[in-house]
Amino acid sequence: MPELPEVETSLRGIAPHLVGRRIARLEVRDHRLRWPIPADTAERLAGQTIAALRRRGKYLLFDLEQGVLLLHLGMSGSLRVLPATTMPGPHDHVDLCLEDEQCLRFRDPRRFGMLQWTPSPAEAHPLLRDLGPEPLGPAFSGDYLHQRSRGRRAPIKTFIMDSHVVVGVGNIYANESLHLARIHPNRAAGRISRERLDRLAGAIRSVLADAIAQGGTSLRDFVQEDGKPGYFAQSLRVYGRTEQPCPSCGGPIRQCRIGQRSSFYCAVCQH
DNA sequence: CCGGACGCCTGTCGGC
DNA sequence: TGCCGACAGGCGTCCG
Repeated sequence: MPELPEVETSLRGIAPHLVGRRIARLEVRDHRLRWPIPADTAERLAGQTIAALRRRGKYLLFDLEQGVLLLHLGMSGSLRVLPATTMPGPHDHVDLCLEDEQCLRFRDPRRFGMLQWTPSPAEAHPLLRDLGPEPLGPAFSGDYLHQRSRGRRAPIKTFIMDSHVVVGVGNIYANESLHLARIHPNRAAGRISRERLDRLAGAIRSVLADAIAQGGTSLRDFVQEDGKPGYFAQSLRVYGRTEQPCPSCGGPIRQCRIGQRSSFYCAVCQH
């Protein structure tokens, strides 16, 4: 579910409640996530002060006095800040309880998420080590995409959704960015000109920045830390809009499958 | 190395 | 109304 804008929205929402606070305890009601929560995680965290919160791709990083807590929301994860006494729901698997009796509650119905302590620097963790650049950072550009994509026959949509190429671009924002850049999602990545990849890099940055500004996209279960939805859904140009008119030309939005993921595009605008 | 398929889970929705 | 398959915002792994 959550792509970069939703993770960034979660980060901004929870940070004011967490940074500078001390962790009282970690309550794990279900450890069976994508990677099981290691048994010693709670004792690693207890008593530590949260120095800072960061994001790397779709991972949230909690900088502690000793080491870093990594959190990934998977497909269906969301975070809330609540009084620790609030009754947990069926999929509220973990509470990070603070000394002020507020807690960060992690809900994840599909259990594709991840929660793990790792020694510093977190960037050396196997799951973070080989990640591509941040799309909103200085290393990401049309030039970079051009250099990485030469000789690649995979569809451009699959290519930009590969976190080893660039982080944070999931199925919604890949579709949206390609429409904005007027590039067909099925075009071979290695056969797109430098000029058009400049346009794509700009489109990715612009779509992600807009989505962050609107608090992300809520399709079903994503909520911000205060329980409110994100409002980018009303800005979607193609995602989930099969047979509806293209916002640029009025032609029908087409749907197909690329790499086992639903893909949406305008056959008139995108080539 | 690359590209495509699969599996991990639960919930929801549409069709019959 | 009920059941059943398809599908859902991610991503590591495996295989050819």
